[in-house]
Amino acid sequence: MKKITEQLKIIKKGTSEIINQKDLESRLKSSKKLIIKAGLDPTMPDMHLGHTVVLNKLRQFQDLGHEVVFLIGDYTACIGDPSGRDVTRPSVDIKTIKKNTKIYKKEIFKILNKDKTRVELNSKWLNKLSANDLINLASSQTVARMLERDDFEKRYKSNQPISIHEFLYPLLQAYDSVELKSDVELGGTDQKFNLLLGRKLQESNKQKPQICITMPILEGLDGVRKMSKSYNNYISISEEPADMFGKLMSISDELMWKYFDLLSFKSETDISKLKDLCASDKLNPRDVKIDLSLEIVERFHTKKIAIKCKENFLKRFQKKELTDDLKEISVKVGKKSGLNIISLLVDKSKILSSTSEARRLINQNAIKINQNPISSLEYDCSNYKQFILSVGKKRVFKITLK
RNA sequence: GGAGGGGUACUCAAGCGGUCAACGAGGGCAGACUGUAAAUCUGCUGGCCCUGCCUUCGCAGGUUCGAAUCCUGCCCCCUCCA
Repeated sequence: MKKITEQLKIIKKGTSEIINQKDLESRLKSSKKLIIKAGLDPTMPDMHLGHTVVLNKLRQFQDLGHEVVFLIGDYTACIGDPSGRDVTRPSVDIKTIKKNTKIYKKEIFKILNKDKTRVELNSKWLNKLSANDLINLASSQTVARMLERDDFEKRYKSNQPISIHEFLYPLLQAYDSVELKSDVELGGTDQKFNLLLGRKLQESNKQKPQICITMPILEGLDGVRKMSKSYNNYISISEEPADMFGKLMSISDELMWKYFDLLSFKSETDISKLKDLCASDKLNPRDVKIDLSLEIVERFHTKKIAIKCKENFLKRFQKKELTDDLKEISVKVGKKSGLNIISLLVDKSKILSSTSEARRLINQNAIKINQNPISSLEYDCSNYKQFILSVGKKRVFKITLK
């Protein structure tokens, strides 16, 4: 194991808060393997870059030789974490949860070391809690404390509904810590309350209270709200490489720096150097963003693929040329009647979902065949057997008629 | 249990008998420009057999030539009192 100071330096990098650091130091000094807990509710069918902020930190603990427990909140997913929310989460049915759990179990190993990770499902113990146990748990917290939470307070003050079961969520998450006897729990800053409650509950169960480490929340592509599938501002870690690259390139120059801080494995000094160079116009932020995109795409795919993405990106958007990674669609067409452009876009290829949308795009000069804009709603495309169909700048297809 | 307020398109939020497919903002999409799918500017943003027609304003009925707007019942949410 590395020296304590070195360990600390690695652990502290990028964190928002550590409660409390002295305790952490002394536990590291004991040179015991610490139990590091971090959890995720399987509410969505895939993980996104926001989740990897915590996963990256877990990975660092793992590399330092500690025992990492990845907790899948398959039970708590049914309740729905109210953290940072302004509305009650919709409940997720068991079938979906099971499916998602399976996916998560696989996806986390894009970051974590499979051989060194213990995966636990909290249904294992939460399913066994009796009403009595639950009431007991609930008695450890007061309503006033709950309403102190920022998210609940906001909802309460703005007359938004808060269901009782939402109060139970943090208690159950905290109980997980008791069950796992965790030394450290990681989470986003929005998890602070839940993490701290874990300490309380451990103490009342005669355990040493866990150390809570919070990580900053990663903003989504809009640069404003947290990255989340429900805001549709996310980059999934199982995203197609070209899309991943493109989405990363679409973030604003300002947001790019946050992504560097939370996602890049570059050192802090390297990042601030890049920042300075851009600020003094010695470096084009576009090129820096390309480097970031390369790094991230490589992490979830390969270096070769990442470079290909970059080439295609430049070709497509800088030189406005066609790339060779077009999606191919073959369309069956009758001999007699020809093929109307709208029918192709909507019925045959399902690229667009309504005729109205197709008409709009045509009127906006956004539909091109072999690079030539289509201006007529009645355009007949059956003159070529194969052609390139562009829908805006981002969607380009190779169409083959059969 | 009593009194009051409210449910409008992806979201927030106007409208309170006709000019409402519904102001405005955000988001999304597209175009221009560019150093990039940054920034900025402009347009579009329910559906369709598209100069017109059809369906939408919590749900179900009703009044009216005509309703998101009025009435009745139901469902849901919030506040205050108990």
